[in-house]
Amino acid sequence: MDSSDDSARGAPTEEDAPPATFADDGKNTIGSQLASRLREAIISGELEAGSKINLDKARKTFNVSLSPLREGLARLISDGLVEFQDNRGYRVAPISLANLEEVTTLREELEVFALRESIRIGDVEWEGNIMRALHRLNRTERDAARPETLEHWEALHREFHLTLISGCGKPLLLHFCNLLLNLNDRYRRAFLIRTSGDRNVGQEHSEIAQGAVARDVEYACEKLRQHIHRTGTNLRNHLATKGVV
Amino acid sequence: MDSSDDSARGAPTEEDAPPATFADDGKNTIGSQLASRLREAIISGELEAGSKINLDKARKTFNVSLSPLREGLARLISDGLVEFQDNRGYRVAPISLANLEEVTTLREELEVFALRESIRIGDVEWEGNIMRALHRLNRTERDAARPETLEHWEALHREFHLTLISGCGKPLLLHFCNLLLNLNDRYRRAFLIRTSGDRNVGQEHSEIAQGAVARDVEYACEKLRQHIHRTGTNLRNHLATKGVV
DNA sequence: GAATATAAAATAATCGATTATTTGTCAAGC
DNA sequence: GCTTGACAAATAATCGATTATTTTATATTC
Repeated sequence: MDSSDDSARGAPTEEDAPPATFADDGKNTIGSQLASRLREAIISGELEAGSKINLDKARKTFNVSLSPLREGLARLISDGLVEFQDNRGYRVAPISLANLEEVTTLREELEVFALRESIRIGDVEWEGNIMRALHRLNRTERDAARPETLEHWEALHREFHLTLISGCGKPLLLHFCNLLLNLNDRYRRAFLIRTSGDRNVGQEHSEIAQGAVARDVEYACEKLRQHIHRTGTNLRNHLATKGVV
Repeated sequence: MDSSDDSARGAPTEEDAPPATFADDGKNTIGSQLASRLREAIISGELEAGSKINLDKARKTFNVSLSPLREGLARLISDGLVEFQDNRGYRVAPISLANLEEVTTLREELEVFALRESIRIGDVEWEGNIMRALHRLNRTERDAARPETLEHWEALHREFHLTLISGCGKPLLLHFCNLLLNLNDRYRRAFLIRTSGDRNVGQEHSEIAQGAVARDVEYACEKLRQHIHRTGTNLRNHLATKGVV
């Protein structure tokens, strides 16, 4: 697991100013920076799913040499966002109904399990981090008319889900969940302009968070499972509408 | 996921001769070959767990340039066998009691789930592959006095477990299981010269396989879970004996 | 006219050399 | 004696050029 930019860490969020002194873990090398930029480009859909990544063009686009470009792409393979074949190069991981369903199913298994473990062994700081992430998420407006609010909301949403499971003490499990969340977020951004009318997503998040902090394992886990499942169903309908197979 | 050498494919085994014509998927580039060699070196313990990988020395050892070396190492990161930090280079993934326990726990969750899915949707060919893998495994001698038999047995053992879950139709899940098996096998090779006396591992494998082929979900899954759990316990004792924390 | 072979272009992989960063060593200051 | 800072060595990251492979275009054969 590449520890330099997994973004699967527990609490810290993207807006905390660095504590003045040593704060620059990762993000240093060109390869790292490229990985970040490409990751965002893929999740946001700027780089189309399934499309080939031409090394020469990418090299020119980003004004870098081949080495760091391959380096960055290699990390995105670990993140599940890029696929690779010998002598055929890289391509953006494709999307499909089958893939969405696998991602949803595995999230139901793994994220719920990670929440279970977090509730079992998470400490008070973990609880606090959840309350903070929840508050920030619920206080943030999500306006379909203004894309920048969507993007911001998605970042906080992702942060919330990662924080929920950040107390589980299982690095591999967190890596898997992070990867699944990467793939999931891409479907969200591409197909979820608005959530289904019969849902109150804010309340769903609140229920999960409260159950977690109250250490009510079954309640919290069931709420999270339903939350993931509903989003999966919702997304599936959108994909079907747009003719994705 | 790097599709070039995941070895998480269903049936094919390492001894099938190539069908004369086009059979060379993957393994072509120097980077790929290096990944294979390094993978084996790490799982076998030839490269010590937690040790730093010096790029210059490795470059000389393998007589290659930096590019393919980094390429190969990058793949092993995806495999969970190597860790990386910006500007600090690569190191072999460390072993620990905590890691072994996480690997075991996650195998119990994921491998069992994958078996459940395989039983649900696996086809007749999947069944046949299991019977073949089981037969080859049970017919193979495992003699502690002759290391090459150990190595061969381990390869077939791994193949058996992968075949069991190869029918699940979930590439991401298979990737996760493959990664966990990588990590697990390293503990096996390092600490399991012989299995615990009160176990009949051959019978355990047979029971799992028979349950799977008979589509008895609960029986097969429970047997597999116990099998994984016992091996975990067994390994844990060996680690503790050798003072691994 | 379809299939196959050949040549040319595009693209990916690798190399050797250079630059940047980190680590280790030793001296100076407190 | 311990910390701090400057320097040197070791190591990692990057670059630009070269080589190998795949893809595309074109010609040839049946």
